[in-house]
Amino acid sequence: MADLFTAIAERHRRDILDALFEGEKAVGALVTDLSLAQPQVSKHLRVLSEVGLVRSRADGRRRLYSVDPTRLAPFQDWLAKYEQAMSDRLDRIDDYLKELQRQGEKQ
Amino acid sequence: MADLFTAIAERHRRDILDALFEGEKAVGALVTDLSLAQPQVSKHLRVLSEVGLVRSRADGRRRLYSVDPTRLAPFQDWLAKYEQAMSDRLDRIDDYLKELQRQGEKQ
DNA sequence: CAGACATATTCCTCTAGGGGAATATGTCTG
DNA sequence: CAGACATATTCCCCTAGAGGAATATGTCTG
Repeated sequence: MADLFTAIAERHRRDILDALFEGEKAVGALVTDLSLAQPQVSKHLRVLSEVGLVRSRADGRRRLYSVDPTRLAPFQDWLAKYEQAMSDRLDRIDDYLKELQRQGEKQ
Repeated sequence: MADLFTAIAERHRRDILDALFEGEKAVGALVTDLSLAQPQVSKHLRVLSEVGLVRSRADGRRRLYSVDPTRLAPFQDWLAKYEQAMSDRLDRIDDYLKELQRQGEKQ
């Protein structure tokens, strides 16, 4: 249901990803680290796992969650498209500045 | 109000950015290109401009919109943290595939 | 097996925000 | 200035989804 973009649109979910980036963590650890209610953490983890950004494994009565950063690839791809445009634009600005400099030197 | 991440969470808004990526366009052009209703296009453009992803200039009775790719920097910053981990993991997968290949060659 | 503990799920409420239709604002042409 | 055109805004409806409270599920320890 949720896609990658809406999954990372939520502040709390990005916080969870950031927290998990430090390493595998249990739900309870996230609850205390981020001072969120346990059900909401579980719900956010569900959304994140639906888009594959997060994976879990059982450890006794706990569940350890970890980030799968490779699932950010679509986002990275999306961004890459614009990065090209950005560098092109900066290049043109650079060219323009050089041209101005050349003009200045002539006088 | 809206932040960058929620701004791009909307499919239509990403479509608009993609369309503007080809170059400066008037609202009407977006309306026909994306076959969306004019008011919705204007509303989405408003959100995009509120977060600075898009800029407009007047041209007679039209308004020409363009993408400001420099405003994508926060995305790059956010992603940068995960990119290292992403490439590390891809490297490991690569190593694994090479290892498999080596195993295969032995036989 | 009876609890205690860890997590997931459900139910409810409430608000943000997307879409449609109508209208307002602004700008051009005769 | 009267219209036509281009865009922005408003109003209304409706749904998605976030949070809280309660509860269900699953797992450990005695």
